[in-house]
Order: sequence, then structure tokens, then C-alpha cells
Amino acid sequence: MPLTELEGAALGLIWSRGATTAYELRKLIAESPTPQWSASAGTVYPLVEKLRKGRLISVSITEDKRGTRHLHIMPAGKRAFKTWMLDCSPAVTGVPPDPVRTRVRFLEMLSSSEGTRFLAESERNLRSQLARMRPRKGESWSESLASLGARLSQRKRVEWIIKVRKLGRGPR
Amino acid sequence: MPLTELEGAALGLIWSRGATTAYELRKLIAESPTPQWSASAGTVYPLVEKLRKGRLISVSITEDKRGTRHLHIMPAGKRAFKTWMLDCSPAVTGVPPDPVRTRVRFLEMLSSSEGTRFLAESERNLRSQLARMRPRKGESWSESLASLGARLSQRKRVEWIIKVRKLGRGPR
DNA sequence: TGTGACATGTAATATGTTACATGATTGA
DNA sequence: TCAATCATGTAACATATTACATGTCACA
Repeated sequence: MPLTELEGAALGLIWSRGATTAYELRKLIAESPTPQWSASAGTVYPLVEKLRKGRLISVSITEDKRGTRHLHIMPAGKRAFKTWMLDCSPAVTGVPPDPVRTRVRFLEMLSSSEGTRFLAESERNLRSQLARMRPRKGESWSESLASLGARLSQRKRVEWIIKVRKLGRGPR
Repeated sequence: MPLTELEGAALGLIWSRGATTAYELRKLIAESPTPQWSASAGTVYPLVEKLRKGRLISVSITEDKRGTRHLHIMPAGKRAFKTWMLDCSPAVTGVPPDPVRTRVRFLEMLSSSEGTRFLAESERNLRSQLARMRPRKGESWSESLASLGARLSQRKRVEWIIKVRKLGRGPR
């Protein structure tokens, strides 16, 4: 069966970094520009176990008392990862959901003053999120392309909400 | 407790359309520009039941044999909806996840020819999704603002993937 | 009379979150 | 020695999907 987004990303991280721990995986995922992905312990550890059971990764345990578990990608894991990468289904290429967009869809349900306040707050928060999204040093080539994409996307959301504010002044 | 995205959207739809059936709700959600939202029967019917139990909506049953259940928003539902609308938490205003972006993050894991193929396929599919997103007639004012946002966002994804293709030719 | 749209629901499963629980290692 | 970080996990719960199951109504 196909990999989920998180499984694909986890496999990619394990592959690109060589020996990784589940703990590191969590932090890497949390650092990603998308704040929706929290990758809590309750997600990552069962996920790692599932990948291991499916023989997509192997686990080596250190000899010391702590017994840190390092994850390694296996041949089947590489194949599964590539299949996931090359998947261009509508779920991948279709417009991603946007909670602000969903709310704007119902803008007309608010009173004029509520709507104005909502749009002002939204613009402010979209902007402050954007400001936080600086490219990090040490980013690899493809990481920087991805984080560029995240910034462009967020900038477009800001431009759009400004347009909404302008258009909103008309029909109300 | 706060409403989920689907609950908020469902309440908004029930409010804006007056008497609605769960079945209509499903279709409306499926028609939305975001293909991720399927709102299957297994989602919508339990969700409607939950809203009813929480006294956010009421249900009226027709007298005929079919007994169609029409949904109506209640005062507590209106309050919950407005609270949901005005929520500007990072989960709402942060960059939404984008599966193509996630994959581009791992572009360097592909061979040169695989990468080229991936990017070409992605651009083609992003474009064909965009082409499908025409504004529908009969859209309300705020619906058209939302669908404009969806198109702008998708267009930006296309522009970005083109940039990735150009930049990608350099370091490889 | 039969087909397609209308209409409602359940069961099994998948996926992910929050909160809890534990212990090792490092450096001030 | 104490605090922060490293490190692994479980339990209860929430949310959503797929597939299945059932029945009505309009109309050709």
C-alpha cells in the first residue's frame, strides 16, 4: 500500500541523513515550515515501528546503557520512497486546503465590523507568520527550493487577503 | 471545545442555506475547490449527529415516508461558528501543507533524469488542476473571493515549480 | 419497471493528537 | 547536583476514510 505524507517524508529524512533516531526525526519534522505538522511522539514512534515491520527500514541499537535506536533505510524503503515521490495524484497536485480561505468563504456571514476585524487580524497574522519564515543557514539545495516555495505561497496569501479587503469594501 | 475545520464549514453552510440536509452538505463540500476534502458519509453523518447533540443545530424531519432530515442552525451554533471564524491561531494562518513542496524537499534524492521527470509531471498536473478551477456561476460574493484565492494559490504553485525547474538545471 | 439521484447510516480501519510515564547523558 | 536535552514509549481519545448496507423518489 502507498505511503502517507508523513511516512514518505520520514523515509526521505532517514535516507538523506544516514543513521537517524526517531527523536531527531521528530525535531526535523517540527522545524519544517509547515506548522500543521507536529509529529508528536505518539505519531513518530508507531510510524517508525510500522516502517520497520514493513522492512522499509532497519534499526541498529547502540551497545551502551541507553541503547539509542538508529534508523537505516533498506532497499525496499528506497523503492517505496521513489514511488511516493513520483505520485502525482490529485491529492498531491490539487490545491492544498487553506483555513483562511475556508473562513473567507463565509465572510458574508459576519457583520460589516466583524468582517473588517477578521480581515485585519488575518492579514496581521499571515504577515507575522511570513516574517518568521527566513531561509535557514545550512539548508541543502532542495531544502532551499522547498522553503522558497513555502515563502512564495505565504506571500501570495498575504497579497490575496489584501485584495479581499479592497474588494470587500465595495459590496458591503 | 473549539470546532474543527469541517465542523466550522458545515455550520457555515447550514447557516447560510437555511434548511439543509446532510446529503447536500456532502455534495457542497465535495464541490469545494480543495480535492482533499471528500466528506464521505462516514464523516458527515456522525459530524451532524455531534453538532445536534451539542445543540449547535436542530433537526426537523419531514412527515413523508422518506423522513428527510433538515438541519437548522441554533443560537449556540451561531456563536460557535463566529468563534471559529475569528480564530487566528498559527494552525489557521501558518503556511498550509503542500504535498508537492514536501516532495521537492527531497528532490536531491532522485537521479537527474528522475528529477526532471518528476518536475515535468508535477508541472503538468498542477496546470491541469488549475485549468479545472474556473469560477462557477451563481457563486456568492464571498464564495468568489475564496475561489479566487484558490486559483491564485494554485497559479503560484505553477510559477514556483517552473522556477524550481530552472534553478534545478544549475547544480546538477 | 427500472435506473439514477436522493437520502441515511454503520463497521472496520487508519491516522494522528494529547498527555502521561520513564530513564540516560551532558554540561554549568 | 541539578537542569536541560536526549531518547523511547504507551493509553485514551479524536478524526476521517473506505466499504458496505438500506431504502425512497422522480421520471423515462
